[in-house]
Amino acid sequence: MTKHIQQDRLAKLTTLRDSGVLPYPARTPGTPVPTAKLVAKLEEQAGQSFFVAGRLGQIRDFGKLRFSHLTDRSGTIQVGFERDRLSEFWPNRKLIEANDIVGVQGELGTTQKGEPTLWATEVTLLTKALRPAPEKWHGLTDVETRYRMRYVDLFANENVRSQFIMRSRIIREIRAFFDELGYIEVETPVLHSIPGGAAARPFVTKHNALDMDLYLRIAPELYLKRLLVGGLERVYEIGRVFRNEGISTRHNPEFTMLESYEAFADYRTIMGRVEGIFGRVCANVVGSYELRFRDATYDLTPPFPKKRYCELFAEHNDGLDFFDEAGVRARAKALGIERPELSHEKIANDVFEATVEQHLDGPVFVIDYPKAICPFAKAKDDDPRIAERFELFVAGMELGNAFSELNDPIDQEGRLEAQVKDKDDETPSEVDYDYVTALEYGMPPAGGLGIGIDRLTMLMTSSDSIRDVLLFPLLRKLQPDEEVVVDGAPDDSAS
RNA sequence: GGGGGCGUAGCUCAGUGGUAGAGCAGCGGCCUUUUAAGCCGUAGGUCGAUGGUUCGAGUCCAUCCGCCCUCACCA
Repeated sequence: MTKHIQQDRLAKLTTLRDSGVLPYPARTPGTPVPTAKLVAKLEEQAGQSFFVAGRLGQIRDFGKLRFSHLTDRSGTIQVGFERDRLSEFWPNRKLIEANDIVGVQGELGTTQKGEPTLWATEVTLLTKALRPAPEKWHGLTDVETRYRMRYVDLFANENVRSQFIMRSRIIREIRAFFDELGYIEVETPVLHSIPGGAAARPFVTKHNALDMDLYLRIAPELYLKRLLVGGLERVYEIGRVFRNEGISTRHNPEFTMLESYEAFADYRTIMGRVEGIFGRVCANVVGSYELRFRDATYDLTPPFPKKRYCELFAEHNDGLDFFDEAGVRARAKALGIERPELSHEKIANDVFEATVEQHLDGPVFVIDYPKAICPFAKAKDDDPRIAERFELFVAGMELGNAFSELNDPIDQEGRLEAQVKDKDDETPSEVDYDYVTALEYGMPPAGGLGIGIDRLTMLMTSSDSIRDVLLFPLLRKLQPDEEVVVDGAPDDSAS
């Protein structure tokens, strides 16, 4: 990496060391005051001395006076450096430049034009930056560099920073929502010996000491429902799940899932929970129920409309009955998506996805799915063909999935076995009999929910791509640089 | 995997076959109220990689690498 370091910055580093200045001191001389507090309380605090710390922006130099902006986690404030106040620092002033991280003690005031300014009386270099800042006006815009070097993106682009702060606030609101309802947050295994709870290709890994294959979880569902059996009646987990599938603006191989389970509730209860979560996030984080997303506006004011799956199916397929197998297969053929090896219901669901989902601007709860495509959902008491399940769609994007959880162990065992028998490469290859055993002990009737936190964040922050709400989206590995060796010695620095 | 686009200085970008450019950042100088500061001067390049066509390639062709969009895939 050494070859990429700017030689002039390296030279400044050396000069600083030679003049007795530590470029990477261990101690910060004081507790920094957030710059936003200084700006907010300018009038009452003017004339007082404060210590701030952060990264310097471009320096505007007037000979005996220079200005720069210092940015910290709270915001930014202008710092004024005057020769007459800085006898000790002044000779070294040109060795401190944009991108360096500094501590500044100074007197709060304004400029002639009234801008809040901390007039420095003491400047301490806290970290010398050896690479230059991105362009001051356009910032860093190259998307590949932004994703690969998110650390630069974050400090160079304020809106990126605020985007990720919003993501954190969203998750905090969700936690508060469940906590207030008496849910407890739990952590279940990420390494599964049998991947289950969803249909997706898993990542495979290996435990050496036990000499066995393990799978990164594709969903926490089956472990969370074991907790219902154990008497933890309200549980939720926010955690990473992994699916070994394609990458797109809506898909990353690892993403964050919220799952919650509530005993003595059903999917009707859960619809209210979803409205509660979305409403709370809109109110407390976004500050509006009207969301802009991909050139359209969505009104997230609860309650959300509900539409039946089979009615939507008929509506967008010339009145075709979902349960009319011959008709469905003919329709699939017309759409060019017929796959004779798949079951009637799977094909029908493919038709649904091809014809209906794109029209689901939403927000809308699609409710009452055919039971055959919902292996963990309970049928309606008055119609065994229909499962008590809903999905929430906004902008054609699936944001949540919920059902009244199947708790009949015999039914569940049959469904899992059928799934394995009917296997394609996305369904589990093995039945999780321990899960069936758990149900045999008795799982209370319950409503369960899954929400994709990344997609929720996309919607709430108007981000077109899931990569814009993931700090470090997965990218292909680059070819390693070859000329890293220094003095013939192996390069053992972290890269 | 299919289709389309992109890759030039640290950053943002021009450059359609004939001597590699600009702005910002950098370096040297002037300036005590700037905030995309200004002015004068200066330095900076394996044009993603490899091969080909050509008297001559950043530019045309092929292959490869990477990224973006899109389709396919995706409980």
